[in-house]
Amino acid sequence: MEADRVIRALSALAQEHRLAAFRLLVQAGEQGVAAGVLAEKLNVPPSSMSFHLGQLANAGLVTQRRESRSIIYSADYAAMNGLMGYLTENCCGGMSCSEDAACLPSPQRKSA
Amino acid sequence: MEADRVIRALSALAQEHRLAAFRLLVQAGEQGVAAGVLAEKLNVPPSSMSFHLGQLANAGLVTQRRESRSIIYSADYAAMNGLMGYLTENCCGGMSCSEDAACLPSPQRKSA
DNA sequence: TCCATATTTCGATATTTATCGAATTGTTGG
DNA sequence: CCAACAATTCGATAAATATCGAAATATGGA
Repeated sequence: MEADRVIRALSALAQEHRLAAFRLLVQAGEQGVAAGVLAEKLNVPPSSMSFHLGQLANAGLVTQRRESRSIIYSADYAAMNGLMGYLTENCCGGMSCSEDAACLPSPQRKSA
Repeated sequence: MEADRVIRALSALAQEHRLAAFRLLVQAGEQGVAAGVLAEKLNVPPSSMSFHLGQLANAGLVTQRRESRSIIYSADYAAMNGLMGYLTENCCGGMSCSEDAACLPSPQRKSA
């Protein structure tokens, strides 16, 4: 992941509502969450929520799909892994934990 | 690490010059780097560099100490670990790699 | 003490970001 | 086709952030 992308990802997460939204999306897994549901849960007006989701999407941290009337957002685990990888490599003294510990690509929380 | 602190840390890193500065500080290790050296390396005027270093310090990501005329900044590995831990726990599906892989607390880059 | 060095603080300005109501676009069911 | 629902785009405004020269503060040496 190149520096420019990393900065966009960090900027995207560096905001109260967006961090909260992304956390919810991570919890929700592949299934995702509709924009309106996020707005309601976070107590943010729809237009504002849309703005924030746009930022997350622009940073590549979430994907969106239409499902009937709703637009469902999902966390992009690969992008998050990319970010974590960059931080680990460049901002953590080069210690890497990416080999055996990656962001789960789906909500299948394993036994542990 | 609580959400408010996390957001300040993310905001601090979400900026070209600050991310670059922090990377240099991580590379430099405990020894640290003087403010002026950072300014020169990053090609940023001293007052601007000072502003950015202030942001990093406010976020708790760097510490500073005076050494003669210079002020030396160092990366705070513990803070970075805290951030990584939060992201891993809350934004990565709960997968944790913090047990055996932490940010190195000093520049002692090991054999590998 | 006086001067040069290293950095920060101040102040003014430009840019970016956040907020949110109103209007618009797309979708479904009747 | 029309009414309702879901979400986004638009537009205007408020707030936070970035930039950087000039002035101020601290340090060390002559």
